[in-house]
Amino acid sequence: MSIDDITKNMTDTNRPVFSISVAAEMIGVSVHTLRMYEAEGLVFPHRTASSRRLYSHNDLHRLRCIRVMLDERGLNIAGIKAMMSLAPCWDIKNCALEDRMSCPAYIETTTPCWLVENKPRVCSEEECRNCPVYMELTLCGNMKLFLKRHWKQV
DNA sequence: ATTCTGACA
DNA sequence: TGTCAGGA
Repeated sequence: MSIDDITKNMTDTNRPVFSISVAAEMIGVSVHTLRMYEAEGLVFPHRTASSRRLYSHNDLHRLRCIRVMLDERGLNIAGIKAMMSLAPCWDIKNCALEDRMSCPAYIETTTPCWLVENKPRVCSEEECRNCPVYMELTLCGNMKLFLKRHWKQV
């Protein structure tokens, strides 16, 4: 299964469905904690017109993975972000050489690309929540598996 | 009734 | 991370 296939499948589960209280209940954390994860840039749920958060199935999966990293793998928030910042976004997005050389995300090692400012058009024009770089990093912190899939070596 | 942002014993 | 304020 290619990155494109995975991305396509995930789009279906990317719709806004759960309120923050329901999401918190399902994940087993407080609504406050959920807002904190968002403030840290680990996940960004949809927002209603009145700015209410609505979590998708993907968001829920992502949050479960975050809990695994936090509870079972000895990572803290900073560690999770550092790991996520290692995703080869330039390759996944087929970023032009001159673009990547001027992109902060290409150099950054502690901030995931979706939290970086001043990115080239290929990225600044797309909603990060719909970007494969963001959506793919939901594999429970298994960066190695993520890279294997990316390089199609599974 | 619920959620939002910001603040802090 | 919990909780309270003051709105929406």
